[in-house]
Amino acid sequence: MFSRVVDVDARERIRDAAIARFGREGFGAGLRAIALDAQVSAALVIHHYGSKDALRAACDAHVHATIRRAKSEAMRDESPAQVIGQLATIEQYAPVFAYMVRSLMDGGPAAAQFVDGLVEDAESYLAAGVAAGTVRPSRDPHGRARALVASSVGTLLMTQLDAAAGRAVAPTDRPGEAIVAMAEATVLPGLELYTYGLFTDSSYLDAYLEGHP
Amino acid sequence: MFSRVVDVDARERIRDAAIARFGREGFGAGLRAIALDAQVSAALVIHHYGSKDALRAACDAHVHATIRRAKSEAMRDESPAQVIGQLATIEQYAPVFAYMVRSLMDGGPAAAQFVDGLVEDAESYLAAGVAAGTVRPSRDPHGRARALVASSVGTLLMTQLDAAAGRAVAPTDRPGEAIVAMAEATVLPGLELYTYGLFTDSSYLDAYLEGHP
DNA sequence: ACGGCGGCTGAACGGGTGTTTAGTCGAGTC
DNA sequence: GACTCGACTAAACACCCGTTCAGCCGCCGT
Repeated sequence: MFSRVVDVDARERIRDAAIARFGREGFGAGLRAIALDAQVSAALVIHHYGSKDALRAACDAHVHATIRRAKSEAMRDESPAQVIGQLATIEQYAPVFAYMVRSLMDGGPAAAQFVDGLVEDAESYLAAGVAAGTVRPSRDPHGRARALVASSVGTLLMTQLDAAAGRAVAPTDRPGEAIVAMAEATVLPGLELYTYGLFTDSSYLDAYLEGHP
Repeated sequence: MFSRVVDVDARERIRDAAIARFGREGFGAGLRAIALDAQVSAALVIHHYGSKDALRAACDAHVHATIRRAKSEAMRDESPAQVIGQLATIEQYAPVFAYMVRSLMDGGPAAAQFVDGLVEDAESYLAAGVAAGTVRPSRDPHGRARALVASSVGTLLMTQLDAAAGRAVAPTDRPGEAIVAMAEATVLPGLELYTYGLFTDSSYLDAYLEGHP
């Protein structure tokens, strides 16, 4: 069945339109708007996916799979340090990225699973760094990985807030630009912190360790 | 009926009910539910506030004022290091706290203004620390303050995500518990990072400074 | 004692939502 | 050619939303 000119399955068109709309407007976006984007009736969305929730689940799954694929590709041939340079290429993943940010902001279980993946990755990178002698060991490697991911997540959210206040481009709008702007503002303080720490001596840490044997 | 037992102005009751509902369910919560909580008709909500958006603005303002008051009180008589112990008292601010988290997740301008305040505070604390010799100076004090606030914001959001995945108590549910649990899991990695940094040498930072004169 | 007024309400309005229903169309099967 | 089946749709449905309307009722100034 070769039907119309460029007719990828309407199912996929619907899913992609949903991902784009959800990413741009959040999960309150209406089915009819999504259907319009996909040049399809609202009823067909239900016909294919059963319900809006199920549609969202399908979007979650597809986004998750896309990210996993992109991540394993990126891991194959790049050192983590220069991945930043590669980030401009992310523009092609714009909708997926925006969707992920919305998902984070929404606070659903899908987002929890996503950050779990990030933490896992960070933990293994850090472990590799420790083994190579470039990263200090930690008493709580998992907690440290979580802290670093929290930094990134928080930076992302704060950039989104800046965008709401008209001070920056929104990650959900133009992910590529937002990411590089974010990086520019974040890298120097981050590197400072990560190489020298914040305090001039270890008295705070010592005091804490005193109380938690 | 000559006014009910404890009849604070219905206006306030409506505002407080709205703050609680918004905090628990997000800003999608319906006017009728809020009105029910305040033992009042939905029409009265509009009568007093004009519109749902205006009601939310009133909530924003009240929460903002409450936080400012609490913050200036906390600043008066506590050293920032032991404020953590004081945090259990926060239980009384539970609804305000939950509202703030929702506001953050919602991504509105009110939240942007709120984190601006946090960054400002952090920056002045850090400056004081630098002056006192306990905190290292930075090439970008504002950026560093933002990075630290981003850490906190990210940690908050990640705790909310854990709650959605059933692994923790939600900051929007029982703020007191959530905060101490968060602190327990976060303090050690944070202190490690802040006293020793992450890297064993300054090569990453040096490389960056090389390229950004 | 009375008029007005503001807090307050139940009911309705208009619009948007996700979903259901009944049905059309086109292609593949016997 | 008759039949089936799945993609697809327009219209309707039931519901929830924020908001409006008309009017009730107790308080207050006069």
